[in-house]
Amino acid sequence: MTAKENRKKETIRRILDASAKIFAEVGFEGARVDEIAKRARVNKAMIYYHIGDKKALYTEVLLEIFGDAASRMADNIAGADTPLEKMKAYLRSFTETLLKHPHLPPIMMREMADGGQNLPEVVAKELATIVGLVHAVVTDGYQKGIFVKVEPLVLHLMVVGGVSYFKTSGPARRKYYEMIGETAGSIKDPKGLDFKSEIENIILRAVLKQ
Amino acid sequence: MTAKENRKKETIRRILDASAKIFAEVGFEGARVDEIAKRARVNKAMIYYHIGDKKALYTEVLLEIFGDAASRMADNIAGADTPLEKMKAYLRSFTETLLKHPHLPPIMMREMADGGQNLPEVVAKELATIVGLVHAVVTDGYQKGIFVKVEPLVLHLMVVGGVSYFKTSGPARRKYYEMIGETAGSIKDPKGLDFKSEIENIILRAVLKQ
Amino acid sequence: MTAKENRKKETIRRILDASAKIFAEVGFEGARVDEIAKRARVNKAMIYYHIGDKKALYTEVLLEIFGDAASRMADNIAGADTPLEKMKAYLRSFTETLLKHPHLPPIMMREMADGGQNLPEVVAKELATIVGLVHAVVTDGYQKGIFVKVEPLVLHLMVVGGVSYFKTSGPARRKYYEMIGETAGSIKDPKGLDFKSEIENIILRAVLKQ
Amino acid sequence: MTAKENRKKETIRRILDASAKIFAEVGFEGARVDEIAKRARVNKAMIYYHIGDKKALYTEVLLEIFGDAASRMADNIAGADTPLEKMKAYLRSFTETLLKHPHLPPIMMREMADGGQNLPEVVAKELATIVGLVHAVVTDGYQKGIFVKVEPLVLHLMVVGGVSYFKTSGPARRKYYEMIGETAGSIKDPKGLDFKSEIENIILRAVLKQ
DNA sequence: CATGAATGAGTCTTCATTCAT
DNA sequence: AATGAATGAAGACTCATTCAT
Repeated sequence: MTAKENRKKETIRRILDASAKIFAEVGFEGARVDEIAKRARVNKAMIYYHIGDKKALYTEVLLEIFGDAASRMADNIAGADTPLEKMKAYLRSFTETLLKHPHLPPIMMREMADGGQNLPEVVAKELATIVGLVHAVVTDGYQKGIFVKVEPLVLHLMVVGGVSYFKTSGPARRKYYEMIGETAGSIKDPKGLDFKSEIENIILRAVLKQ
Repeated sequence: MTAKENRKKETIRRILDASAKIFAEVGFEGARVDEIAKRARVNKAMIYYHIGDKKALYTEVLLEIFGDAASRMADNIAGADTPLEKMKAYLRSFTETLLKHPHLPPIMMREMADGGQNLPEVVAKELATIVGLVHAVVTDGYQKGIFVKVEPLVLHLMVVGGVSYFKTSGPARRKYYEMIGETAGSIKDPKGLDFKSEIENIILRAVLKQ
Repeated sequence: MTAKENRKKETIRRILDASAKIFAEVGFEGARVDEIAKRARVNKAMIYYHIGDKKALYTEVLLEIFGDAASRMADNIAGADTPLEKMKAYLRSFTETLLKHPHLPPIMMREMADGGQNLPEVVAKELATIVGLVHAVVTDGYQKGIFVKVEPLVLHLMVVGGVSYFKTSGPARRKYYEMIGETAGSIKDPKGLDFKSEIENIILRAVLKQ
Repeated sequence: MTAKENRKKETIRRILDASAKIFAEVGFEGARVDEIAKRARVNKAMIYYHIGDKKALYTEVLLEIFGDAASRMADNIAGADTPLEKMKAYLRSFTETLLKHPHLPPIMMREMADGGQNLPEVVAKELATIVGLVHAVVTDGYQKGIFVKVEPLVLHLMVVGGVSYFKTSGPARRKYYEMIGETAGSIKDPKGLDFKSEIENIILRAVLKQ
């Protein structure tokens, strides 16, 4: 029995992993159910049996990926004392999530580009909650006289946007220097670039009073 | 003759406009040639006659949209005297372009999500040139002792990302409060939010020394 | 399992049969995949699933039809003792093949008319082998002082050509007398015409010494 | 006026020449009206204006090509005295026609393969007349005790077929030795092969008594 | 649960033909 | 006569989804 259940879980795992990857690579419209089945080493009909149609599959992937992002972030923020630490916690927590789910940026970008039509409610709430968290951090810091007044939504979108573009623009940038030759300079990933701390520095400088 | 040429130009215009809109809405894979023809009020075969296949059409749209973005931006920056003014010129020029081409953000987001496979070389160069411009502005300001040291690529990606997400997240945000009710608060477009100056403030604060 | 396999085989069989017929009737360009599917009483997508695109289908048909023509002919010739018998064996074997595959003549004619662009290598070899066989038979007979010197390629092409035109010209000839009335005489298939022995007589008379 | 008429004639000439070539190369179904117009350096609509639709164009080409083949052949045969000379006249006249119209063999082959559906009546008559001529020659020779009894239709089809295959099989044969290497031997056009006299020899040997 | 075959509704693309000028 | 744009009806090929075993 347990063996059977394991097998089932394993099948579903493989399906979801393959789907996430493919949806990240080519988007919902570009994804082919056949290809997903093939990469998951699973019979195509099994996808329908275990999960449902292509859209259900996509939803499942979104749920998995976004999952409890907000609550983890909330925990991290709650664990910090000062506004500065809270802001850092937010930034790191966010980046961690993206590191753990490399498929997240392209999927979210396409989701936004689509107008979020396919965002399951749960995920939408998750995203909204995150903005709420940022809002709380920013407001707290402002009231304590540590932060300047900043629109949290804008700040957050710059962070999400910056990370998303950074994570996804790699191929395009690489393609560019292949096109152009080595001296491409500024566009190339600057050596040893620590994106995480760069973004942290920028945001903190923008937010901290004085 | 001129009548004929006019008709031709108009046909092509209608095709490109409809295409840009649809590609922006649903992406390359999601776009239907039939739908493009329909919305352009043009016989489908005319698309192939005047422009070529779907991919050629997409390329044409990209070229039109990205067109001379970099050179316009370069002009604007060159017209400014101080590093501060140059930075402002960059930020404004960029935002203007996006205002003029509302289709640009979703298209670029999807293009990045795709790994830039379909970016025509010209467009890739355009994008790279823009990063180069930012690099020049940042370096200049730093050498003149006005800016702190900032990685230009990161700064630019935060700007692009911020604008992109802001421009595209509208529906998702709206969907969210419909879901949740009016009190959604922070996620809602804060009243009278002037995104342009918000982002400018954040970037300038992050970049200016002291 | 076997039931499934049977069903599969039968589907493929129906596809190939219908294809051969249609390709013979209207040629590759004239053939419609829809029509093939319809006549094969098979869902169109099954053609792509089991065999591939139209060209692959065509190749498959050629392979089936030409198959092992040469080796069968070689066997028949090898089984004969004298040059005369060998020549007869060639002629009969050839005609048999055409009788078994009524689709062969039109397909080969069109293939030649096309410059053999689509001849799969295997088939080209098959055809060449046959010419080789004729060459051997003719040379053998000549060296044994039984045949006159004859160019084997020409002889073979007259046989192939004669049979091809005979097999395919039926409708045109019939059409002609319908047009003209019964007294058409010579063009009509002369009553009781035994084409096989007619051609054999002509060739043997042309080849045998004295 | 005459200048205008010349221009018209020239246009029609170019159309028909291009058509003949293309129909010969790729057949009726494979031919593209655009391509014909392009090769004829003529506006596509002019084809419809001067000649008519694709089928009319094809018919026109057939008429031109087959034209008065029979009557020329009849003249040539009438000019010969003995049955032997008449037979030679037939064979030569036939080959001449094919030399003059290199497009004839592939077109006729495809026409036969199609079941002669598109043969205009005039052309059908022309072809029938030719068989009639052969019939007359053979019968005459037989009655004069010079020829053996031979079925004229078969004889003719072997001639037509031999010439057709010889004329069209060039590419396929060449393709074959490229595939196989130089030693291809018998399939290769035997050096200095004089196809015309080879075929003449074969037929005469087959037909002449003793 | 698992498999491979089957289905039907698209989706892109081509092409003969016609129209307006 | 001549031109280039326009049209509509196919035609090849794909793909999400379902079925039978």
